[in-house]
Amino acid sequence: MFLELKAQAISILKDAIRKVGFEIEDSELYFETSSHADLTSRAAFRLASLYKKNPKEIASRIVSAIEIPDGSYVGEVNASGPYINFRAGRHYLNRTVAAVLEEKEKFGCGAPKDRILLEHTSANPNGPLHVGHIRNSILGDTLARILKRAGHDVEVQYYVNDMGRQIAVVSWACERFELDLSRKSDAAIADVYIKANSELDKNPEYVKEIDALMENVEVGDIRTIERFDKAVFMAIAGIKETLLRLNVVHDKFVNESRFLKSGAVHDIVERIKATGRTKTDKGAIVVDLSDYGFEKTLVIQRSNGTSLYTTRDLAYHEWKAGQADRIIDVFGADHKLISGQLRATLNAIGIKEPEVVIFEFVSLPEGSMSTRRGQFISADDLFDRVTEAALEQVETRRPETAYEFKKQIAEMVGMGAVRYDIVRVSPEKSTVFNWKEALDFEKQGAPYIQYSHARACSILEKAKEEVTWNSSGKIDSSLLIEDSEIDLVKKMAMFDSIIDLAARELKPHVLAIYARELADAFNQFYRFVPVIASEDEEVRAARLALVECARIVLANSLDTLGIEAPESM
RNA sequence: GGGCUCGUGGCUUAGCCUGGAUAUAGCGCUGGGCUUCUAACCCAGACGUCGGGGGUUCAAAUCCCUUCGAGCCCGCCA
Repeated sequence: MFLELKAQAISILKDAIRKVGFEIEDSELYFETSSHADLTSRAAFRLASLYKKNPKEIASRIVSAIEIPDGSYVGEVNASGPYINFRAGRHYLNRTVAAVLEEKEKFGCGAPKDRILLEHTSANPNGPLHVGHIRNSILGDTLARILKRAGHDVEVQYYVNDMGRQIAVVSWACERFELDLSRKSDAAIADVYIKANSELDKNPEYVKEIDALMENVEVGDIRTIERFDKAVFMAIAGIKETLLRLNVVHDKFVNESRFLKSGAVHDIVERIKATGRTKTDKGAIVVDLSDYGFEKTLVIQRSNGTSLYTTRDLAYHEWKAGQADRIIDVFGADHKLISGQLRATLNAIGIKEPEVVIFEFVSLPEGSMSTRRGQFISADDLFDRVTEAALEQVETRRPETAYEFKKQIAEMVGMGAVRYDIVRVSPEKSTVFNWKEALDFEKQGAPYIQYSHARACSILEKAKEEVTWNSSGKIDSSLLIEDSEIDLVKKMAMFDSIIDLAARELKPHVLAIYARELADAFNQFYRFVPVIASEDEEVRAARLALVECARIVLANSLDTLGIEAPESM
């Protein structure tokens, strides 16, 4: 809705500027949202420097030339100093309410767009997901949901490292130490992986055994491959369980090894060689990317002839490039350099490059997390404690409800809090994990938004019982005239532009902030405007429709954030 | 040592790319509000050298330079 309001404002402003004899590019209209109006233009500043005149004067001249066509979403335009302020009118508000009621869960969806292949999480199968990994999962999954709602055809993939050095260590560890099968499978893998690493540190001669395993896999030794697969399967099974609980969905899990088996890795090495930018360095093949600004060469084949993660990743990206219009990868900050080199190499051989979304690290007060050293907080551990804390809250707030209900709400609230807490901060900020903050539900986070949704549901439920109300009957939304009603409608109308912005800039946190502001607007309306107790039947119907709208947009926002929307809590 | 990212009230954080109207919000703090649709709520208040210094500009949290602090990277690991 807001996008249409803006389009109309642009057209009205351009006409007026032309009429007073100025010329300006569309990109110089300088539209922005501000607290002074629904939409503001700073075009007068630009015209002032172009025509050497006073911006205030220009603004007032333009405003006096403004003509608002009948039926426009723009209600009024005025100048405030050099600013040209646009206020949305009744048509806009009425149309927004009607659109939400018509489109329901589809409200805010964009027109069909191109196909995107998005990769996220892709953690090594050497243990359970930890709180650092889930920043990747939550960012990636929310991004996928936003892109889908924006209209893109999105496929999400998890790239499984099933043959690297770390997996060789895992496989070696599984032979050497006994797996504790009473534990979750990924946790059992981590246990032996950690033991193996300390063993390897103590006795470096074991490294030869790891090298041998990797060479066996590279040449296709069945027995070694089976051993790798078994370990990878156990870790991935556990990881999938964790992701399921987080409400994170992947369409495909793609194994690295398939690109070796298919010959794609060999082929891509040949193609890179053909560019003439490779040379041999102590028996290894390296790529010179200095013209792309990389001082260090990139190794794509070890001196013993085996491939590296990077080589297989190049083949993977070639494969992905053939299946979609855009490729998006969500990677941790440690991949900044390597992803730059990957893009440069792909570019050098004429393959579509991925767009890389980087997020900074989540560390512990005692330092950065490491599966290898056993220094991490597992996602499962966080989920258990957070839902446990949520259960305590439900028990004190809703003591009369059944245990099953409490459990269910605690899961929704706890997991929602985890997702919201992570997605609300921009990815370029590094953070330190803190139990006290992670378990705090008092702040305005997911539960606040979920609570608003439950409140809306509760009003609608009560309306069905207590008053005659036909939810599909005609309503007159012109009766919504209170400030808090108008603010709420305007906030709902912003949803499409927020989705558009978040999708265009690949920034999920703007949606998180929006959802909180929407809940805010609803709570203020709830506080100041009686719905069921409205004396006038027409007004009550209009307000009930507004509550239904708020419920829908809150639910859509939560859904796009991957957070459950409880009807009661 | 070199590269990238971050630095905004006591804590967490938006805005920075694309410079403009009193710098966003939450937690915490102070005070107020449940005989009315769920108080996981609402209202009011205090708290700011936008890390420091220079520069560009009519105008800088935003752009440029410099400096300090934190994180990440600089493997024939992933």
